Amino acid sequence: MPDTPQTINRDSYEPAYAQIVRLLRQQIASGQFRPGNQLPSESAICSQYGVSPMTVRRAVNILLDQGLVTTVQGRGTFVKSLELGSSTFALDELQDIFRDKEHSKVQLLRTRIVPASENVAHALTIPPGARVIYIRRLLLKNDDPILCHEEHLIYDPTRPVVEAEMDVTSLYGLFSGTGETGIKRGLLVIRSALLDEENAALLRAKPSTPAFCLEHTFFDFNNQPVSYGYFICSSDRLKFSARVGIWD
Amino acid sequence: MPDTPQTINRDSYEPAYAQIVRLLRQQIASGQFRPGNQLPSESAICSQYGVSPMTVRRAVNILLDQGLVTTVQGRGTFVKSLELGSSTFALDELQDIFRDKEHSKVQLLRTRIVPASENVAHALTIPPGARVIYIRRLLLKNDDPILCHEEHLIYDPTRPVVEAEMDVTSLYGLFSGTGETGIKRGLLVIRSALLDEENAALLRAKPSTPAFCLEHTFFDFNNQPVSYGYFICSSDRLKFSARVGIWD
DNA sequence: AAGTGGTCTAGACCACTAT
DNA sequence: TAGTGGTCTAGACCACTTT
Repeated sequence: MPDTPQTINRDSYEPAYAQIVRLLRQQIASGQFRPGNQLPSESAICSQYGVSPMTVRRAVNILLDQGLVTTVQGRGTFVKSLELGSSTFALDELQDIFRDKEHSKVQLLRTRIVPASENVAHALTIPPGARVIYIRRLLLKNDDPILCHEEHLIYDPTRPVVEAEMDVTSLYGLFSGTGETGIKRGLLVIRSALLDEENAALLRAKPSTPAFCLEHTFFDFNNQPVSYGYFICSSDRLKFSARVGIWD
Repeated sequence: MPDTPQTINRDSYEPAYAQIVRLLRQQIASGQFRPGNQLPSESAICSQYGVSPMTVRRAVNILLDQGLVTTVQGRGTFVKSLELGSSTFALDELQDIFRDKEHSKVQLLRTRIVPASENVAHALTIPPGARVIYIRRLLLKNDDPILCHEEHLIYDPTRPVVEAEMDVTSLYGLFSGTGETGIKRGLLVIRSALLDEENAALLRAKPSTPAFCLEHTFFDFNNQPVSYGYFICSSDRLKFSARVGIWD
């Protein structure tokens, strides 16, 4: 097919820079610009579409962020080839569950004050045996158990985050970013594991089923760890996927 | 401590927009702006730092991309609270292994033409029993087996990608984005699994050890699947982690 | 009406690379 | 020297929200 010269629609709700991103993406996706190829220079794109340099710059910066191109000062902009190592996995599925409050439910199984185990104490940087709040939750979707959650919280009645965390709904807040959690940052680690007897029973699965263990540590604005725990779910209930390269 | 009024260093190698990003980040990280708080208006930031609107705009856009703030037209810019659901997991560890060519080695265990199984045929959208190229690799780090790889390639001698893929080194290219793979996009799925006898032996681990199975499908620029397979590694050899929120 | 974010211009100047 | 990307200006105009 011939090159259909494409232009910017100034009346569109889609801003000029976004239109340029889209057009360049399409040309890369279609193979018109192949990996390694040099894109037209920014000034060329300016005159081609009749926009100012800043607008083109912005578009190129977006392609750069998206990992589709690399830029070399003094040389030009080049199409990158697919890079497996830079792929990222999102918690889409988990997020969907938490977002869909209609069909999901958090069940509080247990909440107690307990002495911290070695592991927990280390994660929370407190002395072993110090008291922590232990919470056990079960997340259900359509009354079907999906996810176990086990959490250990710093025990400090003066800290408001504790009350907020105890609230069953705070889990939703953590996932959706709503709610005032007072948490500055978190570390998540995915491990592969086997369901133990207890979790298997809760999730109505066979023991020793392959499972994901999503360990988490959360820190407050004083950089103190305030929560350590893990989500556990059977492997066939959840998978992590990533798309890499150009998906139109 | 008192507010130390911070200014832009025009002589720095760090561009003005990046300095503004850094300064705003610091103020958010320190709790000076808390989640939910409104940031100073862009025009206020302009006059505070003595820069033009476009420069501030760019800085705010970066904070937006980083998920630290939200903007509402007509209202202002606000600090977001931590959102667990938007965390992404990177293959850093895997990438490190592939990047460090000095200490890592790809061993070709087997390469044959075989009829496609049901699964493979489905993934490659070819008829079951059609011939595919089957490749089995082992990735070693310091002569220590880390990763098994099993791959099925469309058998088409006219397609150059096949030759490239057969090359042992092409795996490095895929991860690092170097090399001309002719691949447009890929889909990756992480599953939790148990090591079977064969893989356990290769990885010198006990059978039924928890493991990650990283399934992949790659598509060429005609949107045809050309490769389907999986990486397998024992869980204690590799973990996926994500940082969410503000890590200084 | 006043204040906010969002887009865009038409240049300028700089740093770097190639020839 | 000519061409490339990278930063930045000093405004303009628009869309939106609040008062």
